[in-house]
Amino acid sequence: MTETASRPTLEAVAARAGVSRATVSRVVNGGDGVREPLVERVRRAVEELGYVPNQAARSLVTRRHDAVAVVIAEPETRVFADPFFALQLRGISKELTAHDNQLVLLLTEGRADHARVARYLAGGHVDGALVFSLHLDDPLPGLIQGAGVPTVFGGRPGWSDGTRDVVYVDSDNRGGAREAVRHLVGLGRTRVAHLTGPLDQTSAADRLEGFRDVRGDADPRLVVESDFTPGGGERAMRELLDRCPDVDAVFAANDLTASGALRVLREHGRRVPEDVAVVGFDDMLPVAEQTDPPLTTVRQDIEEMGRIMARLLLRGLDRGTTTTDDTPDASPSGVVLPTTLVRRASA
Amino acid sequence: MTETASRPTLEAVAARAGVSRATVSRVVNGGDGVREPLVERVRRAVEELGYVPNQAARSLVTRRHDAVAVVIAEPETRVFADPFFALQLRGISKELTAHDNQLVLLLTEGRADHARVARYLAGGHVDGALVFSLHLDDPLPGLIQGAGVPTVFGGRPGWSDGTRDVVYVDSDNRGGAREAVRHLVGLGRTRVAHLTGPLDQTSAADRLEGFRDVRGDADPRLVVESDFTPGGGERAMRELLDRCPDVDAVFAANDLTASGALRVLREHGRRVPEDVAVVGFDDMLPVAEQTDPPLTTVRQDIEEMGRIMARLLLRGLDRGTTTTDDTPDASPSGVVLPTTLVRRASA
DNA sequence: GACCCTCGCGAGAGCGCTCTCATCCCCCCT
DNA sequence: AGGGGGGATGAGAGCGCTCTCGCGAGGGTC
Repeated sequence: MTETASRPTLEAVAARAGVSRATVSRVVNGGDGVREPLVERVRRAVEELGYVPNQAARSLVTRRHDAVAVVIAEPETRVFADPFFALQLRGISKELTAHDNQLVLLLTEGRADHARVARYLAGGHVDGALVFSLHLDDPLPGLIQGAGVPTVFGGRPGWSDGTRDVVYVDSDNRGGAREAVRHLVGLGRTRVAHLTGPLDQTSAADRLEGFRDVRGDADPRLVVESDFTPGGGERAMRELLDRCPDVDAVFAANDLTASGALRVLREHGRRVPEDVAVVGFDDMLPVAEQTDPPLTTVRQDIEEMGRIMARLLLRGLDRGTTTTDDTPDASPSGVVLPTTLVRRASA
Repeated sequence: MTETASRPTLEAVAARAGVSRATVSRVVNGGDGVREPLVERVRRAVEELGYVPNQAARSLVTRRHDAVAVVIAEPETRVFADPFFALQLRGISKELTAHDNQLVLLLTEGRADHARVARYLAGGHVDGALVFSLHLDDPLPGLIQGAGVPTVFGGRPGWSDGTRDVVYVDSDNRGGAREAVRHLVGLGRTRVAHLTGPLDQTSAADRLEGFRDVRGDADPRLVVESDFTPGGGERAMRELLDRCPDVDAVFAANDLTASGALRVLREHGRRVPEDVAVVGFDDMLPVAEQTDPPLTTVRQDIEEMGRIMARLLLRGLDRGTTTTDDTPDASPSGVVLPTTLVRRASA
């Protein structure tokens, strides 16, 4: 029998403690400007009554919600096939929790949902938004900026017309890719190929850039477009082997692609890493450690990324109210997190 | 420059449409009992002003939030290494969205967070909760029931003292396990082993039960306890090979465990499925399809599970207010979803 | 010792909405 | 044609909280 009896209100606590509502409110919100004995008395009353503030009533007047929306645009199932978002969410959750904020999760499924999300954000239900938009042509970021809600993006938004400041957090995809390719080169490999991700995603585009930074002069046939999936990796690897049978190193845009490539390599009797060295990207644990041989890859600290996104948003919330914070010394609009090369057996 | 100008209120819409607040409210909430021309006029005013109801004000009086908490207790990192929750969340999100409910995500990290979650739920910030508790000794479910919030559990809660009705949704772990083992037996295998999951989780315990249903009389050495991880699978498989070198079939409690077992089998020169047939559980795509050979496994529809959980909760919310709904014809307290065997190459 | 300033506390107004009532109008029934 | 009923609309209270003010008490200064 769960009590339908209504929860105690501020009023009730005030009555019990023999003080005014205002004083209880002060104590509940930090207790500044209230003398110790009173604070104590109120605390006890709160305790005894099991009082919990009514967030709706509070929000109504403060216009604060202590809630942040996390928007994950998920055009593809792939997104959910890897633990990327889960880790990111964990980081976000930790940071939010530490600052007493709630996490409202908004998953979008196609265009129809965009309007819904935009309306929700515009409705002022949350204090800010953390948005993951992976595609260059995604209209969502624009809509969200239009909603006038402080926002931090996860991953560099492809869309950047320069007219607005965009705050984002991203891994150093380009630098990581460079490191991966340099490692391959350092191994003495001369025919280094790259299996890209879908190039309409900034992460994939940036990794390709990194590859080009080191091997800009490479045979263009050594770059094969793929799609971040194992199946795509297989296809791309087949094509690569077909085009350039003499390839001796492969930098795959992510671990899943690498796993597909590995399979095809084995199938073709190429030894890894002896004949062909392979490096992945992400360090997706269940994949990278399970491949045969275990994958050398570029690790990014995904959880930390989430944490920093949340931190940035919360910090922005504290000072300004809008995204376009125009203090000249405003925090950098893009935070890029370092990556590290994890050496296993494949390269 | 995002407008700090306050959003239009009901009052403003009423003024513009030349009607009373009450009428606008009626229109906004469905328009019943308002004549067509008026409805039209109000709709237009809403449109022109870009009015969005203030949820806080609304909740304050209705005591409804149109929000549901999803609580994921995450004692282990493992939980996040597989896409299980992501899929579940997706299903939940879809259903919630379809009913205009928001999803508040509560991730817990250890005991300290339990109190936080309990307080939050007790605080009446959400209308109900969807809870994933995986461990037998988890105190969270109890706390949550204490909070007096309508709740649906994901997975059969180990804890069940029988004093309360518990609504939960689960896969047919036991039946799926039976099917897997029968498949192995049907292949003519006689020395069928089981690598269990952590037995303090009901899913693992249920799968073991399923195994026993078919092979209750099996040599006890054929059951090796493991932990749902690839590493654990390797260890368990080694031990199994050590104990029973003549084993000719393995039912692993999940795909990750199977992948570890597969590796050890290969290492020991056993051919799969010729020498040893292997079946997993979960049909975790990035894993099950990537193993060598591809894994025969038991699939559960995880997304559907999430959807059903949400549906159950929402339905309960509509009629009663408490968990302990005492209508005699109440919906079943446990919904068990079917599983299907997916045949690939490993068995 | 009188003055002023400060600090602690209480009173009261309202945040934007819903919902109950009372009112009013129109239509139907006799 | 008059009365009654019912449905459509408006008025107003109040949900639980915060926050501004004002008042009173205490301490410092000369």
